[in-house]
Amino acid sequence: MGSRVTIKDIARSTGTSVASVHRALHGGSGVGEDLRRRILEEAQRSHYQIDESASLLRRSMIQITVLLPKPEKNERFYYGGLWQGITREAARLQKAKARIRMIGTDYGVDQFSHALEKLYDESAMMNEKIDGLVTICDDEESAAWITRFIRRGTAVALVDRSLPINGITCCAEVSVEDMGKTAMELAGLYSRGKGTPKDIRDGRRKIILINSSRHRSSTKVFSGAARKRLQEEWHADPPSLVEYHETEEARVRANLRSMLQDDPPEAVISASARATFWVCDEIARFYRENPGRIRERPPVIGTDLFPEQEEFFEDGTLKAVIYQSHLTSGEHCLSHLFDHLVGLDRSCGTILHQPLCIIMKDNYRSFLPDDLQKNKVIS
Amino acid sequence: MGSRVTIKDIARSTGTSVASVHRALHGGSGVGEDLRRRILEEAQRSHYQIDESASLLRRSMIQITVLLPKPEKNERFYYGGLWQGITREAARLQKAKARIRMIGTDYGVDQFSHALEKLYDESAMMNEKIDGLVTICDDEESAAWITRFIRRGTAVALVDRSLPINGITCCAEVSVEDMGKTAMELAGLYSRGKGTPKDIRDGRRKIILINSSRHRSSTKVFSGAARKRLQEEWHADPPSLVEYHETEEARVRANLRSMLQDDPPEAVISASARATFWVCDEIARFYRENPGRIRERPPVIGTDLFPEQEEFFEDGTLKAVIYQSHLTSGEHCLSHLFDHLVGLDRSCGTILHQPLCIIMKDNYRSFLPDDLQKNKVIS
DNA sequence: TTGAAAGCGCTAACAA
DNA sequence: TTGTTAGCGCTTTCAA
Repeated sequence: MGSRVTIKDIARSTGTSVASVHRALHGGSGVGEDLRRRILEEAQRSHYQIDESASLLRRSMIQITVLLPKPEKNERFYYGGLWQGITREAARLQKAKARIRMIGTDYGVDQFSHALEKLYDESAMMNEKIDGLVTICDDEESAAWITRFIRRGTAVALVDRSLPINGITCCAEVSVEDMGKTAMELAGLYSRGKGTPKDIRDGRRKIILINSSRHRSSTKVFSGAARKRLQEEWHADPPSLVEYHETEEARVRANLRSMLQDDPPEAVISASARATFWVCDEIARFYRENPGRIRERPPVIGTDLFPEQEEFFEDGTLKAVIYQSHLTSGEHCLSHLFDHLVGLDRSCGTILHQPLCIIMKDNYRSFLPDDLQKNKVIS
Repeated sequence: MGSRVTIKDIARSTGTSVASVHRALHGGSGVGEDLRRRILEEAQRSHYQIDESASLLRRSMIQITVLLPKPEKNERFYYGGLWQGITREAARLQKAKARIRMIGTDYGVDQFSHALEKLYDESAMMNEKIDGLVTICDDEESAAWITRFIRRGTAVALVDRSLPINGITCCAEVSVEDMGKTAMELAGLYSRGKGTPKDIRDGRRKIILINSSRHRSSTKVFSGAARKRLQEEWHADPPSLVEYHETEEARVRANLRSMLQDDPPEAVISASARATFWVCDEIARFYRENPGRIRERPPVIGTDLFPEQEEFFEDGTLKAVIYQSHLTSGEHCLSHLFDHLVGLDRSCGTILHQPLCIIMKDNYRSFLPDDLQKNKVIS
């Protein structure tokens, strides 16, 4: 085995020069159509594989921009972890002659297209090339801007389940349907354990689902799956599922508080990271203020993973979270995008399936990216 | 930023040649003590970092051997996934001038030291150098052979929680204590949901724990954690925990069957991959043969992830498994070992903490390494 | 013990 | 459109 095929070999056997082989292998501009075909055929035939280290050695820096909401305020729950994963991978890629520019924008998810527009215009004006872009896309306007980037030759990776866009390099994804099913399964487990027979026949069997805003496609999928699971599994006398859409914080909190006061639900499911925080915080507070009613406390099933959850796991407010691995999503996207830019494979539309994790009190810590936790050195 | 420090720079500023710098940086044989010190100081001072791609380009192939039990018979449940993860990473490393030799030995975990002995003797006889070794270590004899490998200059990575060995490069690990706690939490959830008030006050509240063989240190940790959790959480009237040690298949099955017949337990926890299969298979069979008694069926909480589980998740026998990410353990070990061999950092004893996952019916698929599942291409 | 020099396979600049 | 050539930073061989 030993020696692999090099561009030199291909140049020799097609009777041309290494430069032409190189050009044919990369995009192909500047080579005759005929020669190019012959070279590509020979490369295929001889199982040519690029030697990435050699390529790296001489190549100019690859410019990758990461554009995501700043992990602050309401965006901190979800984007905090995402940024962490990306930061970790970025550190690795620094060594590989990549320049990763990380831009945390003040535009939230809802006006994100403005951030894309701004980046597009700026880089056009400064005449700087962006080889790769890691970002999110949750609405049509953003999709339009991303398409512009792609047309201009930028490879794009999306870190989130999102709109399908033509020519995207890769995107990370988990099954939202499985998230909905799993959330309901957990709600069932924790609530059935609690209810006394009296409560159960009391008419106030009600499960609350706090979902994301109505216009996201994933919102409907989550609630449909949860609803279906509820009917399938709760054979007799299923509780009713009451759905709210996360609007603003104050309303979610006020709603919840009045329910706890008058008509405590059997369980609360939150389908978004921020609402998970609001719900836990509100419930924890309510039963601190009304310790006598603690036996009514509904179990909370949340979404995503963020540091503030630890407290709620500890005091028993939060029972489980459905975690879509956003920490590794960012890592995988960046890494895949880089490999794509470096390698010869220019395939598009790769879906990076992320595992769907269930996190409870006792395995919470093992998911933290904390340096105290990871890669500790013994002896 | 731009240009980094190279060995050339160091050679210039210490007034010597690149060759000496190289020698000083790697082990240092063949350089005068004085010169070596000056070079290392200068490297430190100027924050020299090796350029791995340049290093790779010229270097001879790195030889890494993976030695693990063949994923067959009883070993297939655990080692099947491990091999898969390693195979995946190996494919990636092929491109980076590594030769990964994968040896599936017929020696099982219990006589694994013989496999190590054989490898050691063979490679000594053939006079071939093994730069890195990925393997397991669960007993003193194996530890002794591994120490010999290390002394001979082989870097060793262990894919499993195991005995502490001096000079090991890295090992993958999850918290067995958290595994035990989580298993009991799940057993509680699924059994409390099932029991009618009558059953609950019936005296036959019993949870079965089928653990690994007694001499493994992790065995004790798992059962201790489970027991503690049982007492803490089951405030009133906790069921008793009956522990069996997985010996051979036939006995586990026979024991279980007679229990199902005479005195069905409230839940069954299995702490090993193979026992999980035996238990599920036996329980599924029993209630196929005795469909009338299905309401007595105890929920099973298993360990690890393997393809045969799908069936048991579907038919409701298996409720949840505690999964120690052995798929990524192998990947991470191999990858870390390679980086270690390639880079200049020769730190030892890195623990690669793996997340502890809870897998249920609805997120089972998202953990499968299946090509149908991972990196699917759209459009 | 030290140094000089020839590449590793590829990229990019330049020349034809 | 095509070919020639000079390195990238490092490892390795050979000679001093």
